Amino acid sequence: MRVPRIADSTVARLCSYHRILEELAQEGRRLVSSRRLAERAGVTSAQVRKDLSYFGTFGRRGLGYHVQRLHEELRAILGLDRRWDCALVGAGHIARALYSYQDFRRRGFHFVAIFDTNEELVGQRWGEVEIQHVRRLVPEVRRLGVRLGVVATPARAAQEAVDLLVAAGVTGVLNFAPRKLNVPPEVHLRNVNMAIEFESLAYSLRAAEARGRRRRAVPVEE
Amino acid sequence: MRVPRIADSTVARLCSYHRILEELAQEGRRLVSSRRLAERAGVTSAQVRKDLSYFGTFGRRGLGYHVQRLHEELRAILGLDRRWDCALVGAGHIARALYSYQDFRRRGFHFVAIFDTNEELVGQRWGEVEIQHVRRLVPEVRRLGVRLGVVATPARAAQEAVDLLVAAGVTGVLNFAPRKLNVPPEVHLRNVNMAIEFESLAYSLRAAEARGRRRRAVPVEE
DNA sequence: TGTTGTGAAGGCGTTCACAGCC
DNA sequence: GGCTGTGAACGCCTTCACAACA
Repeated sequence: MRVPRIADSTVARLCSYHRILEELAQEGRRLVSSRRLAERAGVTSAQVRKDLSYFGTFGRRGLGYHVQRLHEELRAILGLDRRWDCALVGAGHIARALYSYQDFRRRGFHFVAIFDTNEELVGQRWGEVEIQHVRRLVPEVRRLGVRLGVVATPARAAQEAVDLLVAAGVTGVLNFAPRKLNVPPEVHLRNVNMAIEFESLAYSLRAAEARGRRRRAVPVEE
Repeated sequence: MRVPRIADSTVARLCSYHRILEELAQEGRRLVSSRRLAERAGVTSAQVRKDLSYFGTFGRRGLGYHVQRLHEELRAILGLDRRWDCALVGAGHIARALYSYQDFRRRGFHFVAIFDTNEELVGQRWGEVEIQHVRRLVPEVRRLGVRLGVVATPARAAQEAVDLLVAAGVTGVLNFAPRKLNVPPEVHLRNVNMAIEFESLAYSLRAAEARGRRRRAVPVEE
């Protein structure tokens, strides 16, 4: 399979195509055009075709794409045709939300270990998983062969958490703490910062207001 | 104040500069160069200067930026110099995580109303806020003058939730449900999809593995 | 006629590099 | 010497537009 280096934005769109194809299959559709797919994803049809073309040719001219086949192709391209075991560090509200999010499990992401430093949480069970003390992280993550770690600790504990994960051999880390983390270059790090989402929206709203005021104050002719 | 149309990525960086300046102020620093700021943010110094230049000239050649002053400038630019009341639709785990995230409150985001359709949740209190039935959404959001809505419902309920928020007069919506939402053009919509973060990371890990295998199979000379 | 696949063109964000100022 | 502010160059992602095919 082709494994090109592609933009983050492209991967994000592929994920949404993958989800839409799942829905289309449930609706009983056999074929879909790039135009239809684009409409549901909120992008242009040329964008859909270009995105797919990085990985091969999946459509048939004049007809479109076979829903089931394209769904499976994308599943394999995105690496969702297998199980991804994850270790969760921090057992607070964000961790709980991630753990409970059914969508993940359906796509192959399983939280198989949870760690915290709070002695009151250690020993509690979330479903089949018992929360363990962070002391146990390295041996447990090694034993389970987990390669994907999720940091959901307070900011001050995040660097230590990721250091332990790396020491235990994970190769990918998703960071939900609002702090820049240092990892060796071979480890893939992705940051998710929900505060930035709120702040970006605040900027847009404030900017729109300011522009509105300005337009009213100095009306444009025409 | 200048209110240019800038890229999303620029706003995200401004948010991180803002946070870093807060830390620098706490550390007691008076001045900071674009190079230092850039290092802590994980970008280039030219990027920092360019980002700031969209809004004015804040530095002094040969010296750098005044930490406290730049912090306040960014605070105003990002619209964080005031209170943002938010309405939360859906009172599940994601909502609970957002509600509990202290960082938001410190930056002026307050959840002043929470809605759900689950009768068992209605009437419960989170801090000072009582969960109300979604039936009460429009009058309550109107009464409180809330302009920022957060959709944290299951996917199937998300469009209805956002329709109610829009009917009640919100001008900005943050959507945590994995579903494309339709809103009128004057309403600002931002989507946050945590599944995409996991899937993007899975792509990177799988791609790195595939490239690794390939490199070992066909070793490069040198 | 309808639709894909893809080089070429376009647009936009980032980086460069240096004049200008401390 | 140190550092900012910024036009110009660069590179990358998106859009265009059309040949190829059903």
